[in-house]
Amino acid sequence: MRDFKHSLPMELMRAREAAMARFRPMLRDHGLTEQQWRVIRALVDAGGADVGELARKSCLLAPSLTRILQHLEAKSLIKRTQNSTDNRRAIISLTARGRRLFNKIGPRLESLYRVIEDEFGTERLEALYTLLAEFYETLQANR
Amino acid sequence: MRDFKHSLPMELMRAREAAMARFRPMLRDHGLTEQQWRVIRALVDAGGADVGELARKSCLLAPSLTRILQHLEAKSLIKRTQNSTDNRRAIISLTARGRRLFNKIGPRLESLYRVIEDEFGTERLEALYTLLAEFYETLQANR
DNA sequence: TGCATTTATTTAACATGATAAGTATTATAG
DNA sequence: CTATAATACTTATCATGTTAAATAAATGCA
Repeated sequence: MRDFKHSLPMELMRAREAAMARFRPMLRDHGLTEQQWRVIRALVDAGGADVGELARKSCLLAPSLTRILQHLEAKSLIKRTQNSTDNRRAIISLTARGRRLFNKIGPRLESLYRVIEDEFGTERLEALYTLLAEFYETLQANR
Repeated sequence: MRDFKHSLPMELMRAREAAMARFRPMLRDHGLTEQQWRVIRALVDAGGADVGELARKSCLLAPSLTRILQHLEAKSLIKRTQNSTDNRRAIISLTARGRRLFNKIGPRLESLYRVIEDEFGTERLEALYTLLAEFYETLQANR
């Protein structure tokens, strides 16, 4: 068996955790989890979406997203609109308060990201993005 | 702000999840979670280790590992030995049953891994490993 | 139209992730 | 030696991950 250290899922996880360790404290200071932030960011990107679309965009499983939306709603960061022709899907969107929070945190996370980019190098970072995307596509294609 | 899709932690997560989706069903068929398997594998690699060493090797936080060890002990897959000069650290090791389970599952996961290797290509996979390791080291160094 | 099927989301149950606090043991300064 | 600090784990708490089952609304077809 190949060396234990040579485990792809573990390496991906370690790299991810090393990056998140830079971001998580700031999110926490603003009372957000990493996943809650992903949802907020997806909502800014989409400007309103049903739960399924949001799950895909934020890479969250539906049951997790259900709970997260309950938390975000309790904090008045999102709202639900029952406006569609399909009564199963409510449209989720940010409240004004949600947008303000995004505008406050977003730039700070961006600058943390740029620090990483400086440390690791833009080219290598791009190479990593490319490999990751190709890896994902390969595994999805043969699913 | 850069495109939402261009989020490194998300890309790392998606790649990891695509890989894990290949492995998880088999682990589940044998009643193991992904994390429990990581602990078993780390124990085979180390042949006995205290909780701290195990946490590092399996990339698990101490509180998670505590619970996982309770589960594995309940399934009689691991045992604790209170043999050290330091009574705070018990030495964890696999039981005969734990080793048998590893010998049964290990090869099957290996072949699933080789499928991925064939699909994505050995060279690209190596390139990915290298970038991930370098990324991790860079972020740790400037921590 | 009426009903079985599919689709979208939520609930439930158990396991882990993340942080803080607690406990027991060892190391250490004075 | 002894009080204190540091170390190694464990507990506690809340949030999310994972799977299966439940619920409800929309679709497809006889």
